Amino acid sequence: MPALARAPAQVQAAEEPGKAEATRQSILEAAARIFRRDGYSAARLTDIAAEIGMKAGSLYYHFGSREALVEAVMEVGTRRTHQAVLDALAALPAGAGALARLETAIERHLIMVLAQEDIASATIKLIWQAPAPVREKVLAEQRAYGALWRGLLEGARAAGAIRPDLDLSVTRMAIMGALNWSADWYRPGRLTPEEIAHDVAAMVIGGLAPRP
Amino acid sequence: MPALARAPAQVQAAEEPGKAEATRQSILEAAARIFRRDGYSAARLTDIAAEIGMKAGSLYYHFGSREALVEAVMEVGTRRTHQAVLDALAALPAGAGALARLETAIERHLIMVLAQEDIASATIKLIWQAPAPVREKVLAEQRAYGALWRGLLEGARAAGAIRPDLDLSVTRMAIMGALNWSADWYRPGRLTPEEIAHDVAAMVIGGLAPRP
DNA sequence: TTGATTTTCTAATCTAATTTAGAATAGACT
DNA sequence: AGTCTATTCTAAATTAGATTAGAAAATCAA
Repeated sequence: MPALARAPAQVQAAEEPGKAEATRQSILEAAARIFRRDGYSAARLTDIAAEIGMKAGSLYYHFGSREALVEAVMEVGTRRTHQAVLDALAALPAGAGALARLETAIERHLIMVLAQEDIASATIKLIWQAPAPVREKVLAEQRAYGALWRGLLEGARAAGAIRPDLDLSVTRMAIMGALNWSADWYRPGRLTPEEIAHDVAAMVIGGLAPRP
Repeated sequence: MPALARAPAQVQAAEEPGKAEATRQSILEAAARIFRRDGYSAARLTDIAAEIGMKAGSLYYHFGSREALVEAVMEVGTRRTHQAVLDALAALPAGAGALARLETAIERHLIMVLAQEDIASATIKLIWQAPAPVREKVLAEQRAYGALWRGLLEGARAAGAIRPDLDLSVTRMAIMGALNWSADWYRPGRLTPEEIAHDVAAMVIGGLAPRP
């Protein structure tokens, strides 16, 4: 009786701490790993299931479809990244300046994408690869996160910490690009995520040219 | 006798100005348009063919497979972008400084991605979506373009125009991210590609913070 | 242990697209 | 006109993978 048996999984997550919920979690992690590695089209349900010793068909007990799975991954990724940046900002001393806040957000976001957080990284990578309906939903969820960044930039400008000649939307997208593109090119190696994050933040805020 | 008839198309392009070559060209343009709009997995050969009033099967007279088509698109896109930036640099006055050269490259690259150049834009968008073998080939072709950028940055650093504390590889990737991510988010609207290009270049070189 | 329930597996089926084979069409040349 | 060649079309074959139904296995409660 799949129709009924499947019901619990469709119910709002984070319900009972039963086995189903744990499996659901590990499927999400596995899916993120495979999606991150292979991209949307090349990632097969068979691979994702195999990653945790399951068969493709079994995934359907927990998720209604491949699309539902990728959507769930991206929803979690969006939420976690947003939350991580919020936490980092909250941890700042009360009197932290606008640029310090911006710097913190840049570094934290980048570390989410670069470090072992497959879900955050996969989410970034998938945004423009996922089918349109999924993308729309995720982008809608990301609006709040975008608003956070807009606030940071506007705050900095109000404090006179940003040159007045730059368009803030363009600036925001350029920053996001510098951060998110790394989900594609980055491979662990010479530099740590922290070092990279620091350099990118320094470049965004201070520019390439040395200050006189 | 498809095997023989197909031969001319497989021969090095830019041969005879016959009809085949012209059709091949328009297929490339159409493919770029559809790939840019729908992404790699959602773009169907049927759509691409329909774009120029053809049937999917007919594409096989000109390209050996879907993969060969996307690869051809990306190869042209890579070459055109590289060439456009080279031209822009060549047009600079002989004594142009390292930062001016960098600024020019940034603006020209960005305009290629934002403006009506579907092939350049599609190429950027497809790099991380295309199947691994295609991606490898294209990335290999892009090495020369990457070297151009490395040269620009090293030149700027040697001239003392870049802060010595930044890692140049990280810097280069961050710049590429700021530029290339725009292939995904940009929609024609409020600002022209030129205005956007100018702001991004200003931000990269001068930073967000005002100069004292 | 037994029975009920949840979870996973097996073994098709379905689907949607690429790909192919051969027929049709259109031009060019004689 | 008639032939040859290049190009496109039609219609079917192939494929790869998602999806589904029902059988098995595992888990849990009594």
